Amino acid sequence: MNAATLDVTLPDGSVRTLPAGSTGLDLAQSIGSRLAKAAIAAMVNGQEVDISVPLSNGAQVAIITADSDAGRHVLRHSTAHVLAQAVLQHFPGAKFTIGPAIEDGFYYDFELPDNKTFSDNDLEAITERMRAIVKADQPFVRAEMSAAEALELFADQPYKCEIIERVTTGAADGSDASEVSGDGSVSVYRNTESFVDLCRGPHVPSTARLGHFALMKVAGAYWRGNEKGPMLQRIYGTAWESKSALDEHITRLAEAEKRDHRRLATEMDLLSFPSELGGGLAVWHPKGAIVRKIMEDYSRYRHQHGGYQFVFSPHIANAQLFETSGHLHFYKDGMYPPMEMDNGTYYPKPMNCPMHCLIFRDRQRSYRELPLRLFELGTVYRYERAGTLHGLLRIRGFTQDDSHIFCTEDQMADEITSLLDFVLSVLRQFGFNDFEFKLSTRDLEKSVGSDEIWDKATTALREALNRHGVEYSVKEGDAAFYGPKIDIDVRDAIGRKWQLSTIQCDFNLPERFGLEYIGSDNSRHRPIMLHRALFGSVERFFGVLLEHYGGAFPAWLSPVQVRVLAVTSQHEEYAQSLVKRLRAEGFRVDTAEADEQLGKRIRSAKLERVPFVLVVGDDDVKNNTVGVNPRGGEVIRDVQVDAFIAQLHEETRTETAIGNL
RNA sequence: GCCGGGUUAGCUCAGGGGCAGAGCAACCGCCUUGUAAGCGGUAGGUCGUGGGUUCAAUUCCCACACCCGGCUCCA
Repeated sequence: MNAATLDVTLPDGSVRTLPAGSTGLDLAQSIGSRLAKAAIAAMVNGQEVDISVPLSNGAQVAIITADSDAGRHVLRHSTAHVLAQAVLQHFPGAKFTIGPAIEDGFYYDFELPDNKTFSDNDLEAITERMRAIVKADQPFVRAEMSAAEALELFADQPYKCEIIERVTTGAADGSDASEVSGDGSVSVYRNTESFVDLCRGPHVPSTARLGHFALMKVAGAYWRGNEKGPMLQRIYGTAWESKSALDEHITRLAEAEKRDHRRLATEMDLLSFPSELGGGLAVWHPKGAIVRKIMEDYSRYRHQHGGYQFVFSPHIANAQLFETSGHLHFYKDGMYPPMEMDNGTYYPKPMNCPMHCLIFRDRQRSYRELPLRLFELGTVYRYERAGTLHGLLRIRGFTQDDSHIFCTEDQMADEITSLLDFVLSVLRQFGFNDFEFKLSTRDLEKSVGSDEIWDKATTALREALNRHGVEYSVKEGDAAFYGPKIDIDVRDAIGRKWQLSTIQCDFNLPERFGLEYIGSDNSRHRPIMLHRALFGSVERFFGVLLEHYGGAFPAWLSPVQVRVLAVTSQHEEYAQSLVKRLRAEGFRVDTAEADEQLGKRIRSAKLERVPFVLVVGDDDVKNNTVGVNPRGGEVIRDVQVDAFIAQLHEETRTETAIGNL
């Protein structure tokens, strides 16, 4: 190279020589005009920068295009700036705060003058202003400056000043990441004479590169997520690289909406939340209850075969118990209020663990009994704050598939390993195959137990994950005060993540309850307690399943597995005999009388997502056959009844084993 | 708990200071049907609850309950 040129290395390892002073855009141009058109930013030596930044000699450079994750991130962040400019136009005197890109979109938080809030009409007007800004082809012009200069620039924007001050005092953290980089420098991006925003960048070169966006919803949000801080007004939006990508996203949202478990629960007559019952409390209708029962039966079956012992415990307990467990100290806000009785104060239980500790403690325990695995489908009540309730996913009365395992320190690692096996095998049965693991470690601010035990437990959890050879993320300081844990997220059929199972170590309750066992050394030792929920809550898991399958439960779970339809009333008798026969085989079968046309009855069955519709007419009566119309499959005529029954047994085979309990 | 929005027939939703509306579902009748909506009729409502304003409130105002979208929370 010489002074007039520079060399850069591309992601494929090739080196390109460009005139000195060339920018990312020049590079893209030199590679191809299509790339140049798609380029919106550059990755230079691992740092995202504007496409207009001159490249340095020897740099590693990748062009960021709009249709990549990084590219969409940039254009979403840029769209957030456009939103801010539009809002400041629409509400003169508004204060703007932060506006990051998020999954599928962006948001921006504002404090509006006179405590105003956004209305739907405002969203339309703001969208119009945004379109005008996009059309105006405003450049994003970066400038770097000292904190003092920035403070002057944003003198009438207190939230921006607060962020700048946090940079200068080194207090900036992840929540500031979209606005400023962590290195103490301050940069701004100016679109027009009057609109400039604090930002680390990078941004698209001009607002004309944006435009495939939609403002989605308004919401309140606390400044810095602090409940005691001011309530800001947030606008959420989504933005994409093309019209078609935006449309696809909107379609995906509509699809997700159709799977909403609350909608399906009503449509399918599974359960309801009568308001007279109170918030967050559900009643299960027969069709929902049968699915739930099958889930629970399966869970019991697996636990029975997994070395667990079943226990039961009451729904309320004397306050003394929760004094001992510490719940009244640590968890009182989450508990239903007490009932004053003539012999003391009673609380509905928010957890089952104290009860299980009492069972352990009831008599002297030997190391030979460990690990002792207690299991209960235990119904608990938690006073969730009103605004947090959400269908079955956040509810006030629910049933945990709760087990508590008492073991020695030395057994911990093996026990956790086999627990992971157990959990994953059950989740797979329910149709989940995509898992993510999170290890939460000690929060030094609030935790009980010695360094030694925390290390040992955390190592045991880590080891179990390693033995499974699975990837996991570590959430530092995210553990409960009583011990580290593994949380398992599953991905559902349309890619959404749900946190279900959890495996938690507990050093606190054994201490509080004074749990002990006699070791092989004939002296007393304190057991480790493991909390393990697999479904998490039966209700929540049911809700997730419902969304996962979009209501089309696999045959073994379906409330109605087979519907028999007579073509005309002359075939009713045959239909009834089939119903009887299939019921005798253990299947859930019903029929719809021929007082509506066949097409209509089939349609109803399909809408109810019945896995198999059997249509029977003259030919079938004569030949002892059925016409099989499977959900999502092709109709097959003239199937021998015995053959269909065999097929149905096969279809539900692994699961019917639980019928033998 | 906080910020918005909402609650009208079983469901989905329209309406709006003066007799309460549609589609689907339900019920009744006709049709006797071979693989996703046959035809006709009937019934269905304290417009979430309580208070207020008004000659008059389902409609406007206030409170409460419940729901929805977020925030916070989920030991």
